[in-house]
Amino acid sequence: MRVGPMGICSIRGRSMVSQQYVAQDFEEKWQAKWEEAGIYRADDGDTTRPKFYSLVMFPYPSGDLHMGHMRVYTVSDVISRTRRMHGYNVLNPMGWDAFGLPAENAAISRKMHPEVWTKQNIRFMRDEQLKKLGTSFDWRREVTTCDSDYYHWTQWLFLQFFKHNLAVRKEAPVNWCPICQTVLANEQVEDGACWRHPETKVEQRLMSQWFLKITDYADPLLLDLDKLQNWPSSVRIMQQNWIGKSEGALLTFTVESKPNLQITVFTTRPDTVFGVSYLVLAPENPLVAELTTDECKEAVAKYVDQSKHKTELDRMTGEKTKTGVPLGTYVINPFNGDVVPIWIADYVLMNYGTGAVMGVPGHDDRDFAFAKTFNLPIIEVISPDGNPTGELNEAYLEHGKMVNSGKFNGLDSREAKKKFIEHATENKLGVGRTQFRLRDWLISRQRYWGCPIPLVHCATCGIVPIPDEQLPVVLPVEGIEITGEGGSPLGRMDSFVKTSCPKCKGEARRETDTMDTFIDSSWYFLRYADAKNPAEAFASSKANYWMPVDQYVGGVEHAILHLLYSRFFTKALRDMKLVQCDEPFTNLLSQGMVTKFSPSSGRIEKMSKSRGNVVGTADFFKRYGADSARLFTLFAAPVEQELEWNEEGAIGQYRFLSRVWRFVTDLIESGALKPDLVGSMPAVDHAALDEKSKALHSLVHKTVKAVTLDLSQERYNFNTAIARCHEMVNGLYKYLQDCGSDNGSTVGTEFSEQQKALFAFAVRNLLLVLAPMAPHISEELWQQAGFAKAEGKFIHVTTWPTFDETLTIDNQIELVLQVNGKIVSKVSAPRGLTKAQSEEIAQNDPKIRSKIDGQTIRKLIVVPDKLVNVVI
RNA sequence: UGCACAGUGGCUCAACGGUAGAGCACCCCGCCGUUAACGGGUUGGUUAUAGGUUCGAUUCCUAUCUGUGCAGCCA
Repeated sequence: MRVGPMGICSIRGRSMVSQQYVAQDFEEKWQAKWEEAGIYRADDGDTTRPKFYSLVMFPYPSGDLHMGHMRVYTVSDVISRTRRMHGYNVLNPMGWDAFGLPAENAAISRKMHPEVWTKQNIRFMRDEQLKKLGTSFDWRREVTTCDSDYYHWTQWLFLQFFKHNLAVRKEAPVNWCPICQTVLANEQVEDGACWRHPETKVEQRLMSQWFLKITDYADPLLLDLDKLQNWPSSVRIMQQNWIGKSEGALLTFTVESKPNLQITVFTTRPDTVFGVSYLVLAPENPLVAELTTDECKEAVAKYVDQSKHKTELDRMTGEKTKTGVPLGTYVINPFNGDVVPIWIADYVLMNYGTGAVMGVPGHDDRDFAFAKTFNLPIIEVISPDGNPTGELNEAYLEHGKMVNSGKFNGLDSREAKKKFIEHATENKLGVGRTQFRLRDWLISRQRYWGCPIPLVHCATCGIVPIPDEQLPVVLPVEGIEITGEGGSPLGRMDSFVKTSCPKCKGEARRETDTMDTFIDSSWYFLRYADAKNPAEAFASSKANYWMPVDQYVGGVEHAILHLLYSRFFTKALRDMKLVQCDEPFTNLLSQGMVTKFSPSSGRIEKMSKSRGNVVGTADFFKRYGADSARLFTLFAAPVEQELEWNEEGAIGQYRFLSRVWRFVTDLIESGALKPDLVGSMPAVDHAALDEKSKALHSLVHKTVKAVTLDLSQERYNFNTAIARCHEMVNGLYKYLQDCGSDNGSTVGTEFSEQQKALFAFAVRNLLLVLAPMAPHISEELWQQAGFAKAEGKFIHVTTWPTFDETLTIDNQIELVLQVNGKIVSKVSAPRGLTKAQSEEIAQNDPKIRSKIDGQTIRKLIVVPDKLVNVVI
């Protein structure tokens, strides 16, 4: 049985009228009042306060957020609220990454239009979930990427890329399902088969597609990682690896039987060219047909066909044993005249380098494995000491001295690398070359629920952009048929496809591809700065005021693609003079995922619907309140780490808040704190307090200091911040006990005016430091205790409390006495002793004396106010 | 296989190279017209292992082991 919010409270053994902490009674009330008062609105261009742009990765509106999702919004909200209280003009916006495949799938399975499904999810997630968590978003700036007033500008930006030659059309392989007659995304390919037809193998097909030339920015994207010192190093390293810059050379080999035919390879190790014992081409390399002899034709054709049916994923994750076939032709090594065979093998990729590789088994693992499999010669050209070791049991990958390399023998291999490139350049055998692993960004999707690419194909004018004044190209809502089969739904819609050329007015066809949804999310942070602008994507003045984002919070799963694309967009837009900053996100926080025991697998796994281990928000909010949920997600683990959800721990935070609640309401109840008079209470006079009160007063200052530091951008130690609040509340209850209260309540105990002032001071500061993390209970108690009336403000726009540094330092310290680094004794001493005084205490300490036992002291090490180490 | 991060009381986490501490749980005492209870208190650690640097190492270095994440033959 639950005792109601207002009733005769006997459950605590005291017969008095008191309130129990029931979060539901007031959480929604405050959410409504905050919104009505507009306290979370950001002011464009305010120069009286410093700006702070706090951003959290916007969600895909999948329909239902669970507690796992809530972690990231809680973290970002605490950061925003803290900055607001520190006097910043905070921009904390939210929106929806609303285009994407799940909406189309819902359309297929539920016969529901993607837009209807999406809009309904957005409404639920916004009103029933995010708002009820107590987030402090400025909803006036809400953006939804599938709305035409947003994708209008996605299209406009695409055309800017097009006009600057950063959007180009190229042939590229796609996953093609012959039954559905459509292109599949990588995640729709399961075990090499279509997700809807497990019996049908997916084929690789070449199609003409749109790309953004992110490779044009490979170097700046790599170099500027150095500017992102406040990103997790793991993310920087992942991006660095993804961009994958390699310095090396292009070397040209001439085909023995066809002297006018040459094969160029890329290598990072031109120094090993004397060790080449074969050449390998990718199976797709166009030279293959020309270089295959009649005897080898059959075997080669078979091999090429096999690899066509392997998707790129298969080729990369497949077994490591090397396969391949010889073409029957040979090339001449331009450095030493050796004649070596040409092979094809699928470990060579067509879309990296030149699609051809020189095989150096002695100094490359993969080549070594290949040579072993097919009995090709292994030539040693580098040895650790300059003496050939003879037989190699594995590839030698280190640097060393050149051997078996003609006039280069004896050189250090690093030096040789330069010499080989020089030699190649002078003799026109090759050239130095920097290669990136990063590839251009394929943005074409043969899908309906995405942003249409605003171009037309005209028989006379070619590819023509839609003029600005005709944007947006609206995604048709009526008459669309989504079945998942037969290619792009837009392509089957004559009313969409048939149009006239903007240039010659002749007949033309619209482009029917839509854009990768990563494009929508590559600029949304700029739109927030000017979200409702009907005339342009964003006013540069507003973007330049808010950008860059001061704190971005999101999951590590976006460590590479989303963040890299956004960086690319920002740099490209900077070069188009649309923004000034060259990096969008100066600080990045990657929060860990939320896990929970999953009964189906018996393991602790990421919280997700499919695993059946989700904790819903509505149920939890109803029982314990949003504040308890927030506190638990902040407290249970450091923010970057994985967090295991457990109901007990969450309830623990509810108990903590109950303790806060009871303390404050009892204080009011007992008359020790009078809400009407709280504004005119005397300041706490530290000197006039007794020892226990002094300690409590210090505890308040220590807590404010600790929480201030823990919530700062340098730390973000939310878990320890909450632990400090726990400690302070424990201290308050302990103090009551010391004052003679036997039930942890101020009711029934007399207090002096000084003590009452101290309580008011303690409560005020506690509520303030708790406010960013537990916004509802802080506001409710702030109002109940009369602070709101006295100071005329909501707690969330009240200035963050300060602390007196001198009160956070104890006057009496414990001096640790060591002999040879081992603790022998601890003595209490006043703070601020001189070195000599400390040494004297140590030397006169009986325990130390007996330990020294007449031996000579070799050294005395003093750490002021901490310890003395006697070395004998 | 490579790269990254992490191994500290039962659990989750702290500790500028200087006393290994919190919170929760357990246990004990008290309160009670006990039932989302409440107040107080006591336990509890060779800091994964082995070396090294240092007056002094949880902290720095090296190696090993274990776990997690990311990558995936990028020449």
